[in-house]
Parts: sequence; structure tokens; C-alpha cells
Amino acid sequence: MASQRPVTITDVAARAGVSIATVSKALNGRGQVRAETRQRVMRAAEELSFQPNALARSLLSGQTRTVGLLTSDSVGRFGIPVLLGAEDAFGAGEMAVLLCDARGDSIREQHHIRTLLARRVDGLIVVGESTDARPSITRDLTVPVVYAYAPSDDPADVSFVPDDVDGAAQAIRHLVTLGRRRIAHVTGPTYYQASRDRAAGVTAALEEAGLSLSGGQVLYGAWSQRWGRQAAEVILRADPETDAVVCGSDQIAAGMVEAARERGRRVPEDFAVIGYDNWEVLSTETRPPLTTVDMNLEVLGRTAAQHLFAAIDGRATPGVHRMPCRLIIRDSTV
Amino acid sequence: MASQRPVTITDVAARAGVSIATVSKALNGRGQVRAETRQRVMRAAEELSFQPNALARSLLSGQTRTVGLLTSDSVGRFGIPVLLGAEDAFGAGEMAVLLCDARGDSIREQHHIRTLLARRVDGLIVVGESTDARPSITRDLTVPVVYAYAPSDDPADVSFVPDDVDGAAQAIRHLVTLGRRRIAHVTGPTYYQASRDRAAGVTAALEEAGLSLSGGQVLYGAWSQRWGRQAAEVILRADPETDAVVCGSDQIAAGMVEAARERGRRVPEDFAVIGYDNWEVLSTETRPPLTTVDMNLEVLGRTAAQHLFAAIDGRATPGVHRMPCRLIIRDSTV
DNA sequence: GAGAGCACCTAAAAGGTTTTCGGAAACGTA
DNA sequence: TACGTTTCCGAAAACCTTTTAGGTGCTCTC
Repeated sequence: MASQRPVTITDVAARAGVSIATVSKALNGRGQVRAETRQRVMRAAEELSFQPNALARSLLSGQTRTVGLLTSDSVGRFGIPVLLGAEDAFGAGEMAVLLCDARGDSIREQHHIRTLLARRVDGLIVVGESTDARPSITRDLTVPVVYAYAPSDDPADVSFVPDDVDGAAQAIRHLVTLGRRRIAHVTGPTYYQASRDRAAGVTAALEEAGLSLSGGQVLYGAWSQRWGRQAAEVILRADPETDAVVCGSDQIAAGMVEAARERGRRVPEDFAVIGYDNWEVLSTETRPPLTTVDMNLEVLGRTAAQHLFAAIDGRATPGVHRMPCRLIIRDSTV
Repeated sequence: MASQRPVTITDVAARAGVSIATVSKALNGRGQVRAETRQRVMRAAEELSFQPNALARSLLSGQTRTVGLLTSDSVGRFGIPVLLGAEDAFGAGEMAVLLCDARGDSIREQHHIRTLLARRVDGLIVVGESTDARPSITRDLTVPVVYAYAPSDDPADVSFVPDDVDGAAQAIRHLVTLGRRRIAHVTGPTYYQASRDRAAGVTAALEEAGLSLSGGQVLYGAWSQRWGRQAAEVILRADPETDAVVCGSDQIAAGMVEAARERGRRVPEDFAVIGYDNWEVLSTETRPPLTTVDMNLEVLGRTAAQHLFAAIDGRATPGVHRMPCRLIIRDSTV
């Protein structure tokens, strides 16, 4: 608790009766050091519980083994798993993560970038809260940047996003395999890239199966449970024969399941429902638990981190990389 | 992108035609520097977009303006707001946060502590995932530590936890004010401190009002929606006159509301329900939206961070500090 | 006109580590 | 003995900034 002076390499050298250069070499396994001397140094270091000062080391090497993690919007539901995956990948490689939350404020973001650069981070990972493209910050930055979840608007940057088009298509293909023929799609607002991508995936996969959308059009609304319930009414009135629906989020799906049951549809027998996000607190707690599309965000975060490593080593891989989603099959489809 | 040599104070000095000492003083506003010289230096720094190397600065001052944020268990639902609050408080003070997630593994935790100390963090904030006490790490650490959400088991440490006893009591008092008389309590497993604290608060507040628990005892179970539904059956069978229930979590409350309605109880008229956590995705999406206890976790995190500042300045405030909860009144009580 | 006082600036040290280069000791060979 | 070789260790520079102590030139006063 008391802030006594931390032990330095000089202390170890004195205790071992050698010079600081020898201590450095002994501990790092460099240069020529007699085995017996090395032992003596190691013992001294142990006894003093010496930890080399990372600052001094970084100052010299120019490498801080630190990366900045910039969340453009307040760390949300999607940011978290990405962050965890990244933290995981970095932690394994002895890297440390400086966390900065810009709260959706670009002034604040600029400020954070400046301080991160002043701290000489080796790289930057920018994680967004939606899959909509965000302004690039890579321009005139001296360190590599990787974007996760929200891609950069500059195609020359390195971005990782979930492949929502294919994710939604997987959901449709699953339903088609199960014999469903009148499938509707309810999703979030049109101004979300995620809504549009998922709708595109649904449409393409239906076409591929020679089917068309029940109701004739995608139902765009909000990401909420409430919209799920409303949409259920709309669908069942417009086309009472609808036997399945792919939802753009688990929240929508939860509302959908609830409202459908209230209107006498059995889920999944009469009416199969698929969610999106695999947000477990919701998807496993509905009755029945939801079949849903998981975006593998932890993997996405980890991959982004690994590619940041590569970029730091000068092996960047520009472009928008679409990471595969996977369908989690539970009881809301059969 | 290319890693050209970063510009140093020497470059600025050369451009401005002065010594590096003068540059330092001009930029930091120290010492005697003629106004005209200061201008020239500032201009040079601007033109080169000079950022002082934080490493060198820290090495000299012994202060890194960095704190470690150690999450003992994988950053969960409760960890996040605490983390955000802390990040907020630190960010405002030009501090940076090094994030480490130990994934519930104490070996990993030890490892993270070592590397954080090697990086010479100015302090540590340890955030837990439940309010159960956790082992102290303060022993023989050279920097101050503050615990958030999960208190340290050493009372001499500085810990911040939500005041669950009072939070639950607030819920009861609210119901009593509304005229409810037969109140039940359904909560999580007994081995959670949170369950026991909330039960204690419920019991005390009921006693204070001269009432006793409907059903005669606290119903301990799981934190899940499923348990909420089961418990609803138990309660309504054991004492059909029960007119209100305080739940230990929003998930339990959500199950409770659903099951009660299915059994013909009107919520809130016949049966008032109060949740806990104010986990908004759930508490605002149930029908009706839940009255619930909010633990103010962001405030808790921010406060913990501020006290860490204080501790760094040598003004520590030992003990377990209980932070007030607040009741959020929505439509599930009337 | 000389000493004192002032305003402004610079040289140098400090902070802790790694690395390079050179030096010292030990040993073998001529 | 003189010299070369090998093995091990130490001195010093480098990284970049801040701060202290000191130095230079100027003005003021008697």
C-alpha cells in the first residue's frame, strides 16, 4: 500500500554483485553469461521480486505491446463480445488493451486517439455498435488500425463484419429444409445496414428455393419486442397461411412468439420462428427457446485482433472481411 | 500507416531554433520564456504535430496516469455498467484504463496483476460479477486498489457495493404505501450474497410495517425467468390472496408477470410485481413494464474510480461502502 | 563605470532498461 | 615468455522528456 520505491535492475545487480548489463542479459537469456552467474542473478531477482519497468523497456524498443480499443458508441450489446474476443487474443500474446469509450462523440473520439498515440500504442482496433460503415480514422495515423463489427468507409482499411446476408440465408434454407413454404421476414429499421443485409439474404435464399416472401414484402420496423408483436398481427391478418417467419433480432422474435401463441398458433408446429443475434438471455428464455443466427462476435473480435497483430508486423490484409454466422437450432423451428 | 520515426522534442527544438529545455517549458507553461519565443515553439510543434512521448514522461515522473481494470469474472451484465462508469470518471481526468479480464481464473488474474504492475499502473480497480466477497489482492501490492460490486474479504480494503438490503426494503415500502398487504418474495439461490441481502431487506421492511411474508418464507431458486414462472404457481397455490411480489431479479419478475397473467391475475391491479436490476431490455419490454430496483451501477463505478484517485493521492477511505439503490416506478405496480 | 539585479535561455542530469563494444582473465600454443 | 583465442563481464550509449542549476547579456542604480 505504501508507495516504497520500486526495485530496479540496479538493485538486482548490487545484490548479485554484477553489473546491470549482466543482469539484463541473464534475465533475458541474451549474450554470454556463465550458468552460475545467471543462477545468482535469477535468485537475486526472485528475492527482490524484481519486475522490469515496462516503460523503460518500451521507451527503448519503441514497442509498447499495447493496443488501443476504441468503441465508437457506448460499449453495447454487440461491442462487448467483440471486445472480449479481442481482449482474449491480445491477452494470450502478452499484449495489453487500453480501453476508450467515445460515447458516440467524435470530438471525444479524436481526443482519445490523440492520447492513445501519445502513449505510443502499437495499433488500434475500432469497434462499432452497428454494421453501418463509419468514418475512417486511418488517414495520417502512424499505427495500423483494424475495424470490427462496424466497417470503415474506406475500402483500403481492414474491417471485419458479420456476414449478415449469408446468416439470414441460412435461416431461410433451414426453414425450407423443414418444409416451410410461406415464410415472412420481420426486421429492424431500413436505415440499418443490418436490416438491409438480412433482408437481402432472405430474399436471395427464397428465390433460390423458388419461393416468394409471404405477404409480398419485408416488414421493416424497430428492433423491439413490441414491434415483433405488432408484426405478428400484421402477418397473420395479411396471410393466415404463413407457416414461418425469420426475424431480424431475438427481441423481435420474442415478441413474435408471444403474440403468435396468444392468437392460437402453436410454435413451432403451426408457426416456426427464427431469431437473430443469439442473445442468450432472451433466446433461451422464450417459450420455446429460439432457433437463431449467431454472429460469432467473439470469434470476430479475436480475428480482428489477430489481424491487427499481422498489420503491426507489416502484413496487413486490406478490405472488408465477412465472417460467417452460424445457425443455432433450438425448439422454435421443427 | 508507414511507421516513420515519430517526431520528438528535439525536432521541435531544431525547427524553432531553441534548446529542448525551452521547448518543454514553452509547451508546458513552466519557467521563463519570452512570449515571442513561446509562439515560435508552439508554431513549430503544431507544424510537426508533435505529441510528447508519454512513456518518457511517465518514466521520469513515476506516474503513468493509467489504471488497471481487472474483471474477476468474464465481463458480464453487471460488470459492464461499472466499467463504463469507471471509464467515464477516468476519461474525464485524462487517465487511461488498461482492461484485463481474468475469466474467473485466479492464475490468469495473478498474471494480469504482474503485467499491470510491470506497466507501472497508478492504481487498480477490481470489479466482480456478484456481490459476494472475493479474495483481497491488496496484500503486498505497491499500488492502491479499489473493489467495485464484489467487495474484498479484507475489511481494511476499499470496496463499493450496492446497498441491496435497502434496495429491497424500498421495494417493500413502495408496495406498502400502495396498500398491498400480502407480499411474497422470490429470489435467486441462497448461496448468493445478493439473495440473502435482498431477503433481509424485504423481511426487515415488512416487519417495520407490521406485516409478514405471504407464504411465510422467502422462495429461493434461480435467477431465471423459468424460476419466476414456477414460483408464481407456488405462490398462487400457497396463498391465493397474495397481492404483490418482490422479485430478486428482472428475469424472475418477467417470468412471474407472464405466469400470473396466464393464471388470470391482472398485473398490476390484482397482483403487483417488482423486479430488481433495472435491466432495461427486459424491464421495459415486459407487459406491463416493470417497476424495479436500479443499483446505479454506473454511479457505483464512477464513485469507485473517484475514490481510486483519492487513494492514489494518499487519501484512501477504507471499508465497504454501500451505495444507494433507487426504485424505478413503472406500470407493474399501482 | 562598476556592481547588482533581472529576463531569458542552455547544458546536463535523471528516470530504467537493452545493446554494442571493448576489456580482462584464463587458457592453449609456439 | 609472447601471443592468439575464447569466455565472460562491464562501461557507456541510446530511448525522450522534465527539471535544476547555471550562464549570458541586458538594464538600472549609485
